[in-house]
Amino acid sequence: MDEIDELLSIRAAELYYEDNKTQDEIGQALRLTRWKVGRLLAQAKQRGFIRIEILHPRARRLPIERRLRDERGLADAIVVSSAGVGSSEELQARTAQAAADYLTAMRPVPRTLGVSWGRTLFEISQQLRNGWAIGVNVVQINGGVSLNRRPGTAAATAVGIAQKGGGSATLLPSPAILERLATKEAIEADRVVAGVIELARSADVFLFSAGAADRTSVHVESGYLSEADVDELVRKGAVGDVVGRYIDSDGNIVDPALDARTVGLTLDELRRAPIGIAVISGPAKHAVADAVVRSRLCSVLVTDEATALHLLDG
Amino acid sequence: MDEIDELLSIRAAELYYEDNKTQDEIGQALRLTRWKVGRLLAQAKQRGFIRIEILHPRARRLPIERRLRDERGLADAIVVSSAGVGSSEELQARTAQAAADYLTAMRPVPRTLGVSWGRTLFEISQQLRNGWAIGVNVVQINGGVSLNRRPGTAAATAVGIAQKGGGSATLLPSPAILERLATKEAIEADRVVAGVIELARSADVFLFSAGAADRTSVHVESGYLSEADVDELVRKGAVGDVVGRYIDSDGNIVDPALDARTVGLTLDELRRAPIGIAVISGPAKHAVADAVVRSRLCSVLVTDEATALHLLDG
DNA sequence: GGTAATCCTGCTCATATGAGCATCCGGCGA
DNA sequence: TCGCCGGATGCTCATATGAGCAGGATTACC
Repeated sequence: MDEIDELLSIRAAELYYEDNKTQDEIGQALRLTRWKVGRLLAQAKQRGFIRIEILHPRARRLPIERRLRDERGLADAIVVSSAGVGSSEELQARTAQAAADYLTAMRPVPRTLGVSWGRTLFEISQQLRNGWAIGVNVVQINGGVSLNRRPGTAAATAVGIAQKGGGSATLLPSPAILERLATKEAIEADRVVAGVIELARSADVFLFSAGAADRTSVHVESGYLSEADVDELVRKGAVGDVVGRYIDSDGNIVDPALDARTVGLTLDELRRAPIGIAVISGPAKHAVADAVVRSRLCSVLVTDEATALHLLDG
Repeated sequence: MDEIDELLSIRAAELYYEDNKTQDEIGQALRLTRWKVGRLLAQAKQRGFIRIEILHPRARRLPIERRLRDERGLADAIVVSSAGVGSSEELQARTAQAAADYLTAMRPVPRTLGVSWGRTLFEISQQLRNGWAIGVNVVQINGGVSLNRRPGTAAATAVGIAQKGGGSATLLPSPAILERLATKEAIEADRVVAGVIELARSADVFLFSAGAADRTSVHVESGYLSEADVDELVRKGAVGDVVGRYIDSDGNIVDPALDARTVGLTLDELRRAPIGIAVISGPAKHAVADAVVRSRLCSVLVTDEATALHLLDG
């Protein structure tokens, strides 16, 4: 394409998209046939001179979703648009909104939903509308009830999701990570805890997020891990955690001893789930998102545009 | 429009613009009739959810051009897009390019073109292509030959425009501003100078830019004015200069004494021109652009998007 | 200079889209 | 309860657009 055609295609695009002229009118104005105008417009599109953006908090990026499904083997992918996003909080909110939308639209409606907890999950629970499901039972899939800085957000998350879905919540009454292996085994042997975990295993849908392996982690904030612990995990190759279990970029457990002291479903149990929905957004979580998808921890991914593009680049 | 329709219009827009589905297919997917889909898309457009941008250095903004013509009474307006612009140099280059394009496309081809000088004019002379006109005579309309920091740019501008247009240039051999009124009158009385000015008056098209009234002005750089002079002009209400003559926001001469010592066409002579093309871009020149348009110093304006919107806001 | 391959152009025809209009539905006053 | 009104809905029909194709121009190569 030479320069003259490039310029013509721009003039045509202006008249077509900004001035709402028909291709025929443009042809008359520029002394071209309408077919030529059509071809110029097609070329302008194809060469990327024309950008069409959908500016809305609920906008998604369907072509990227398709590529994620096809190239990364996901059962489903939801990618929210980053267009016009101001803060990372807004990105987080958009992603949580999209996750809530996805849950609401699920058919068949989930009967038993296993959930983790954290900032993302809490936001999802807030975005869900009353009546999003009819009688869904929510069960926590990992520990972490008491030690939160804002006590009760883990419980509030599960209960909120359940109430708005017209069902009840089953909490896992245990810390996330215990200091001694023996204590962890004792807790898991407890009849109530064992029952909850058993129920969790039977969930037909899991909903969880992932944390980045850095000092801002909720596990540090909650006091389950020290900053030095996290540094050590990173040194061993950790890129983040899923349901409290730290993984490397291939999705393998980084520190088996630590993992053995972590209460809740194991990653393999998560992998065997019929439907596992991971909700992961923000630049800090690119690496862990990649690990989650690569190691098939989820079958459905809800994320933002930048993270999705990162997954497709690799 | 309620929230459900808003969401549907976004989903429809995604399928239509990103996935290239037909409205009918979208209707099947979303369980709507194709007419409903059409209306949803129209609403999404109308409510501004859909933004179509043309990303190209030569892209223009036709709707803004139309408004400038209609609302500000210009014979013609060229507005270059600011989309994806990096530096103010790039904006300047785009505007100069657009001015060169406009000159090249002019019909009838100008026979005698009166030009001022400055950074913008020099850039236009560079952007013009060989053979942009057939035998155009270029004449300088204001003084300023010798005192430039880069000597000869004023001359190079006029000569370059003329040569590429297959014609010759007539330079105005005079400083821009003289220190004494008597000297200025003596120079204008000179046979050669008087002849050039007479020729300039007869030009069928004028091409000029405008300078901001600040210390970065070419008149300060060239030494015709001191920084203190400019400060004083600003104090008197100057917003910028056209062909070396400083005006206030209504287009009136700010300092008649200074103006009397300035060599070249007067503003009233400029206003009487059949076609006067002003090329003005950059945030620093919003005020002077407004003054130029308001006081009808030009009939054609070439500018950038931000400046154009500033003119329309007022 | 001749020939072939390639690209470009402008047609026919099928399809997609938008304008205008009759109809339907839900709310409201009599 | 009835009938009226305003807005939404889905039709008909005219128009706009895109795909495919045959002829013509242009270029590269011999």
